[in-house]
Amino acid sequence: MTLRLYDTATRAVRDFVPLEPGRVSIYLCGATVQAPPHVGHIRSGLAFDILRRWLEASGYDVTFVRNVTDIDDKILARGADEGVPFWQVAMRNERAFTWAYDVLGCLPPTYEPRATGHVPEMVELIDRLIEAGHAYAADGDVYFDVRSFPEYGALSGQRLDDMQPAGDSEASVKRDPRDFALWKGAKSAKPGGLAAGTADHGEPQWATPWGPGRPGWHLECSAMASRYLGSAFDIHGGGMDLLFPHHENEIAQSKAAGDAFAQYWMHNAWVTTSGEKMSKSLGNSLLVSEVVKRVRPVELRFYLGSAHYRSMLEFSDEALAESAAGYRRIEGFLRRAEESLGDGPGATGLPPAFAAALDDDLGVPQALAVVYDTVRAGNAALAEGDSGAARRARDEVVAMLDVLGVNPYAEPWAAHADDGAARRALGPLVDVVLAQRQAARERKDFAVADALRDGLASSGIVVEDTPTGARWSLAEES
RNA sequence: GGUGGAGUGGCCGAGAGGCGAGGCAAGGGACUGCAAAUCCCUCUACACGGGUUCAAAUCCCGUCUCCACCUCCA
Repeated sequence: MTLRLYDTATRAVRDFVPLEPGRVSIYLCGATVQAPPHVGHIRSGLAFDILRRWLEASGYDVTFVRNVTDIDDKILARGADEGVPFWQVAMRNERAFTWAYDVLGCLPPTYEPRATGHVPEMVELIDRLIEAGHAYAADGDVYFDVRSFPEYGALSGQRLDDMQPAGDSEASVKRDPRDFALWKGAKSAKPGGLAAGTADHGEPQWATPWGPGRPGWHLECSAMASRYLGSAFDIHGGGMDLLFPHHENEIAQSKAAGDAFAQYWMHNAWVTTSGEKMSKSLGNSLLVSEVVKRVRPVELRFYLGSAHYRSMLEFSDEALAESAAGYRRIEGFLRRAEESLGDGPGATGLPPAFAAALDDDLGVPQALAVVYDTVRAGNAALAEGDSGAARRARDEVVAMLDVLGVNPYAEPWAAHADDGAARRALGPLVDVVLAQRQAARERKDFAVADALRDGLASSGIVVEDTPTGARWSLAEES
C-alpha cells in the first residue's frame, strides 16, 4: 500500500511519488504575523504536522519548511496604529504562533524563514521574471504580467476573463487589472524610515534596481520555497483560502521563472463557527490561548485533528467536550494497562488498517476508528486477564497515537500527564483513608465506606474499585 | 457573473453503487454492597423530487438551503 494524496492541482487523489526516493520536501504557508493565532490557523499547522509525522513513520526523511510572513499591509497598519515599528508587531505575534504550535505539539519545522530575511532572493527572482518578459516595472512597482503566462488560473480552475475585476485604483499603471504586485514601491521615500528609536516608523524599504520598496506577498513564498527546497520540491501546503490568489500567483512566478516548483498541492479546510469561516476579518476568532484555558491542549489537538483535513470543522464547545471524552477513554485504557501490566509502552508495529487509513489521503477519522477498536479489544483483554493481548493492544494504541501527535507518553504531553509530586505527597494519606474504607466495607458498614469515598471525591480524588483493590486518581479539571 | 465545496441518526463525524465506520450522549444487560470503570446489546441516518440499476447515502437530471474563493486571510 502506498501513500495517496489529494492534489488540488489535478483535483484527484494521486499516488505519492517523491522526487527523490526516501526524501520528502514540504513547504507550508505559515502565518502572516499580524495577530495571535486562532484555532483555525493551528488546524492548518496540525494537519500538516500529521502529514509529516505519517511520512516520517513511513520511513521518509522529511524537510519541512514553514515560513513566517513578517511584513504585509496589515502588519504595517497595525504598527502605525500602535505607534510602534512594524517589527514589534511581527515579532510579538510570531512568538504567539510559536507558543501555540509548541503547546499543541506541532513538531518544529526544519526551517522557518522570515520574509524580511530573503529580500535578495526576491530581487533576484524579479530579475529573472523581468528578463523572461513576465514582469514589468511601473512607477516604482513591479507587476507580474498574467497575460504572459497562459497557465494562469489553472490551479484554481478560473479563467482570467471570468474573474471579477480587481477593484484597486492603481489599475492605470497595470497592463491588466489582474496583474499582481511583485514589488511595491515606497509610497513616500522618507529617508531613514528604518531607523530604530526614531518617531518615524514609516514604511520599511529596501533598495532595488526599480527603486526602494518592499516585496509583494506572493513573491515571498516563491523565493523562500526555492531557497530552501530548490527549484522543484514535493508538496506545497496551506489553507484552502490561499488557493487563489496566493498559490496561483506563486505558481505563476515560479514556473514563469523556469522552476518546476511543487509536485503536489495540498489544502486544508478551515474551522467554522456558526457555519461561517473563522477569520481575522470577521472578528469571530477563537484564540488558541483562550481555548487552551478551557481544555487541555492535547484535547484541543485531538479535536482539531479528528476530522478529515479537507472537511470543514464546525467548532463548538460541545463537540470539543465530546471529543475530549473520547480521548480520555483512550487515556483511561493506557493508565489501567500500565497499572495492570506494570510496565510502560514498548515499540511495536502499526495495525495494517490504521496504516491503510492514513495512506488513503490521511484518513484520520478511519484511523481513529482503528484506535478505538484496539482500545476496546485491549480493555476486554485487561478484564479477562490476558496480559499478552492487553500489552499488544496497549503498544499498538500508543504507536498509533504517536503518529497522530497525541501520544500521552510523548512530549510535550508527558510532562503534564502525571502530577507526580502531588501523587507522591497524597499517596500515603489516601492509602490510609482507603484502608479505613476497605475495613468498613469488610464489616459491611457501607455508610462509612461511602462517606470516606465522598470525602475523597470532594477533594478531587476519584476512587474506583477493581478486582485487585481500590485505585485512585486525581479528577480531571473542568 | 465565474470557480469550488457542503446538507448523513439526539450531537460530532467517516464513507462514496451491494455486507449499516467510529466517537459522544441515551436506554437495557453483565460485573459491583453501591458508585465508577469496563464489556455486551439496542435505538438510528443519508436535504427534496424524479431517473438509471437486480441493487443508490453513493451515479444522472432538476429543486431548495448553506458556505467559501474571485480583495488581506490557515
